[in-house]
Parts: sequence; C-alpha cells; structure tokens
Amino acid sequence: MDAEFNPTQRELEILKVLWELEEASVREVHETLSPDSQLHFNTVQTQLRIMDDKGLVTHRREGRSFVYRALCSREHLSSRFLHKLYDGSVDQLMLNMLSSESLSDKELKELESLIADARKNRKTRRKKGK
Amino acid sequence: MDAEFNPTQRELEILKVLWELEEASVREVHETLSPDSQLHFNTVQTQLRIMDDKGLVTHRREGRSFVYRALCSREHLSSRFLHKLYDGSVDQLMLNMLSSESLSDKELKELESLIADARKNRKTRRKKGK
DNA sequence: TTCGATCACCTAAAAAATTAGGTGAAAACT
DNA sequence: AGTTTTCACCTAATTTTTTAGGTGATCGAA
Repeated sequence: MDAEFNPTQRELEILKVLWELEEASVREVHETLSPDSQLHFNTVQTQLRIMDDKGLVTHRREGRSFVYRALCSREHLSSRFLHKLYDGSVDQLMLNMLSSESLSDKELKELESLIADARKNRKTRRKKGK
Repeated sequence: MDAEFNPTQRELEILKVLWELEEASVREVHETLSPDSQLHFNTVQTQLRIMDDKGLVTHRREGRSFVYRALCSREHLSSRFLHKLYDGSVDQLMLNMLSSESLSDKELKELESLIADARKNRKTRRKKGK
C-alpha cells in the first residue's frame, strides 16, 4: 500500500460504510451512504472501482455483483493521520486532546479506566514474554 | 469557520509549517516546506492565498510582504478528524492507541496522571462557572 | 418469452486541488 | 543610475476528485 496515503472526503465516507458493514455490495454502500439517493448509484460504483485501483479496498464476486471490503482499518487510518500531523509524538497529541474541550467528562472517566486496563495488560503480557 | 472542513494534503503540510513557525512569510513557508525548491515559490503563494480565502489562515502585511498565520490549531484539526472518523466515540480510538505499541510504559504512566489532572481541572473550572 | 430491474463496465463532464508562468512595483544591490 | 531580486497579484495549465450518463449482459417476474 501507499506510504503517503491520504483518503479523500468521499473515500472516507465510503470506508466508514465498509467498516460498519464489514462487507458490502455497491448497492449496500450506496443505500447506506445516501439513503435518499442524493448520490447516484454509478457514482458510488465508480468511486469503489477507483478505490479498488488505489488498493484501498478489494472486492470479490458474489453471484452477479461485487462485494467490497476495506483494506485498511479505522485505527490504521487515524494512527497514520495523527502520526503525520504530530510527527510521531503521539503522547503530545494525547495531552492536547485531554486538555482540549473535545472530550466529555464521561469520556474522560472512561479513559482513566482504559489506561489502567492497558497498563495492567502490558504487565501481564510482558510476564508471559510478549 | 466551516463545519465540514477537510484540509487537503498540501494544505496540511502548509499548516504544519505555520504551526511550527507560529507566523511565516510566503518565503519562509516555501523554504521550510521545500528546502530544495521542489515546489515553486508561486505555488506556495497561491496555496496560501486560497487558504486565506477559505478562512484557513490569515495574513497581515509586514513591510512589503505578507505574514501568514494558521487559524486552526493542530488539536482542533485532529480532534475534528477523529470525531468524524469515530463518530464521536473518541474513547474507542484512545483504547486502540493505548493497546498499540506506540506508547511506552512511561508514557502510559504519564498519561494516567495527565488524565487525573485534566479531570480535576474540569471540576474546578466548572465550579467557577464556564 | 418478453419486459423491467440490476449489474459491471466504459466514458466523460464538472468541480476542486495542485502547480507554476507572467507582470509590474518596490526594494536591494553594484 | 542601472540591474537584479523579491514581492503581490493575475492567470491558466495539469491533475485529481466527484459526479453521472450510456451500453450490454443477466436475472427475475409477468
């Protein structure tokens, strides 16, 4: 895959649908993405074909139609984006997000326990030898 | 500013330069962005003008040249991107990043106290009104 | 079996992003 | 003073993204 990969706005939306549905035909993507058919069916189809060319998604045949699947995960994408933005210093990002208004108190509280868990898991993992 | 704002690849690079330098003339941005002048000076200049039109940056005159400044922070941008990607459930992302190998134990520990601090500060701020 | 719906595929128009050439004015240098 | 450099500004070519029309094949229903 491309190292310098940056999904387009629309590509992102399509990826989100694929992540949600795991796998989806053009029709399914189209209907999920644009239930009121603002977007033309063919538009989505072309987009998916282009994304396929780019190596962003794959497809397999199922009967008469194609079933698409994303080739990169949500985490992969966000991680790459953040690394690009913060030049690798992810903890800097974390700090920033924590001090920003973007997280609710609830999220903050949840985070606290998440981190505790993460640390616990690390220890266990290390004892078992990675 | 635009609610549905998505910076372009190049726009992102330029923003990064502006974040780094706080403020910068076209020349400074150009030289930082492309020290070997792969990119034409005018290219950067045009890009900055467009970004100015979009409300992504501002400029002020300083002598004969313009000095540009970013109108959105790194945190703002990443926060927005992540919210878009994760539909608001940022803790999901955090969890993922925590379980990844990108953070050391030390960083993890620091984060823990950071979160504690953040929560404390929130409470204080709320008591004071706002 | 005929008709309409659905599909992949081909094509291309429209819009946006990216790049840079050219001009004239102001500044700096010689 | 004359030449070169630097700048904003104007313009446009190129590329990429976004959109969708048209064709023919296949499938299902009437």
